[in-house]
Amino acid sequence: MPVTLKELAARARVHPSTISRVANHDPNLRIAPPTRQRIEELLRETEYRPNGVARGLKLRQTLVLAVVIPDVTNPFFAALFRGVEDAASPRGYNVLLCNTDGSPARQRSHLQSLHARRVDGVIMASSFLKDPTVRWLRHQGIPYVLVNRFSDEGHDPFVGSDDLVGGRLATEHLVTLGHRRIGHLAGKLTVSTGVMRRRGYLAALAEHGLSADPVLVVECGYTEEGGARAAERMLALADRPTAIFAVTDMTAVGAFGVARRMGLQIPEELAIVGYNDIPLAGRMVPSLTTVHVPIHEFGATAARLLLEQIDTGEPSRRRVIFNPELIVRGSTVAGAGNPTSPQQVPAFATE
Amino acid sequence: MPVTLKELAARARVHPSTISRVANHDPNLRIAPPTRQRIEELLRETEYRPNGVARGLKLRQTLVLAVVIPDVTNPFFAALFRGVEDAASPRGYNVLLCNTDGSPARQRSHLQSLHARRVDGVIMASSFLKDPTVRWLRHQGIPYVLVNRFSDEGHDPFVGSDDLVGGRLATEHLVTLGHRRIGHLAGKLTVSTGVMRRRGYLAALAEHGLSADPVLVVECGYTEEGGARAAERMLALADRPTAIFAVTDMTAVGAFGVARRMGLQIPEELAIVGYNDIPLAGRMVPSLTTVHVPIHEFGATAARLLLEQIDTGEPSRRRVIFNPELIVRGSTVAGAGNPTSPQQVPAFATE
DNA sequence: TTGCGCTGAACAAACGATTGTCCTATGTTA
DNA sequence: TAACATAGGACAATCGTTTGTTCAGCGCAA
Repeated sequence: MPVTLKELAARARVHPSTISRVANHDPNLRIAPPTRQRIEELLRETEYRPNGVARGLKLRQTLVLAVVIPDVTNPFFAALFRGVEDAASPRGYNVLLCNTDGSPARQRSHLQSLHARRVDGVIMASSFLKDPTVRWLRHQGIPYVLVNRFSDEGHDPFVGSDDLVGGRLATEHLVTLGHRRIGHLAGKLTVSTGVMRRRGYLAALAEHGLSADPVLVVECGYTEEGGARAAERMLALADRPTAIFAVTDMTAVGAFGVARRMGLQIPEELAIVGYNDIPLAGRMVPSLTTVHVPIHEFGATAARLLLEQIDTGEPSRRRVIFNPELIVRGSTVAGAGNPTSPQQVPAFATE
Repeated sequence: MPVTLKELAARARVHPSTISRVANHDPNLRIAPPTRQRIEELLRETEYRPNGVARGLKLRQTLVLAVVIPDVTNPFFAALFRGVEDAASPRGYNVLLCNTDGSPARQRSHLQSLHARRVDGVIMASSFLKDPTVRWLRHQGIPYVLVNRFSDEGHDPFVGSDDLVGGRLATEHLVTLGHRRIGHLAGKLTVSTGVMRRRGYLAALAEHGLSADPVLVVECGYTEEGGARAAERMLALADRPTAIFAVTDMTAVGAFGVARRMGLQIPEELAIVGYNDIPLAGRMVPSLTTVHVPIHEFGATAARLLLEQIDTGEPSRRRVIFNPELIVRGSTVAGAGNPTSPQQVPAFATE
């Protein structure tokens, strides 16, 4: 339905190639001024836009990126996506969003589809350690960047935070507050964030001469419900912890709910620390102490790394690691960082 | 880099068209069994997948849809998107996500880009009343469905809730609780949800013989911050309202924050009702009374309507309107629907 | 022997754009 | 006046598929 080069060529009584060159502002095009005017007029009046599909076929670039994440209804990934789009959109790219729900099968099927579509690059925040789909991406020569979670031995282009430091930061904070029995709602050992944050937790305990009790580390996945279930088990212990470090804010939220149901006062009877600092963290009551990472920046940086690879045509191995930062709020220190204090509001409004 | 028909043809010593027909399981293809085997073997071993771009050019369909929304970090739109993807993905579609931040300019530029890419259809949850971009979509013959917000005189395919009923429901609830001064954090008059929910609010007041005080209707947009600012103004009134109906949950959250800062007890000194029932609503403390709408279903239904148009090749005028449902929680009735009560949890976990 | 009907493929024309090369009038120079 | 530039475009191949049409060979019947 939209106008094509051929039609315009017929109307302007020139060859399609001439129209194409005028439309693309070919710098070394020699053309008679009247002809150029005639064509430009035509282009304007018909609002000609080259067919992106045909263009993609010829030029071998689609101007489409894809973001592969577990679930966009998780605020962390929503913010991440915005970062990607905000960085890619000004460069003329559109962005596909693929939710995997953490299923390797869905992930693989999405990637196959993306490859068939010839997307120019993929940003993946859904990878496992030793992820075959990552290897596959590399093998297919598809430009990609991993975000938040890394894979393999760290040989992929990556954007994220130093999860070991972050885990240690969170745990040290609890130790400093005097807690001696500190539980960990842990991520999966198949995911880098799970491994590293757990390692940070263990390191902090060791450094402060605390022994790590295995029953205080419960794997919980990354959902609110998983966090709730794990917290239930942990808080049912006779010798239950006085503090919990949760691998993400969402799992911390799950623990919050359980503590509330059990009638435990936060932070007096149970202190909780999350990770990521999603907007919700600041709105909990009490507000959630957490490890802040620049989520939007993760996405934007990943997009830049990806575009850089696409521009140069060379795969990259650059890794951008942000320093995590502890944000102390009411879930560990009574009265701290309450949403009551106005100066805290902008911090979340900017997300 | 990936294998093409031509290459396969050379290897199998047949014409590319033959490979194509075998790969596509052409039902009325007559072929010698050994030849077929040879080709199928080759297809398998090379993992041949047709180039989607070339296919798109030839077949005039890209198997790509686009979702245009204000902002995916708003949980409402994130859930909406999941609905779309969950319905479209099994049919082989991938989905582009475009955030407009409510800017008509960004919206227009996104749609132009989508058109140039020849996406098969557009789902738009970002339209205004009398939206030129909607007219443009129609004029270009691009299949589209509006979600949540409608445009024009209701002649577009649309999925949403009955906002007038919803607005009335919310307001009547407050009236029934005995409130006489009820404020409204109102949506914009350029957006259908703003108009209709406001109209529902006014209707409910009128039906119960309450006069509508103009100072109690403050426009606030759809962000948390807008809600906060509007609530500040409204609660600063000498004769301030005892209850507020907010046009969306996010604006209600803004009002929550303000009330908390002013030291107002919810619901005793100020009752608040939101709209949409995003997961956050059930997690507030106290939990937020709101008007529930099936967000995920909005997206899934919109996708189905869109695919239907694409399949038949005919523009549709179908409108699917869901009945909104009042969910009474702690922000209007002390102790009601607290997250403390376990039975409420699944309602949000399913989002 | 001629002709007909099948089978099993090859041929070729699109889809719409991009881009290196070639062609034809002019006008210029020797 | 013949040779030669140069300007101004036309030509054509190509990207990878899809699909209507054609075609060669073979078996069989008249």
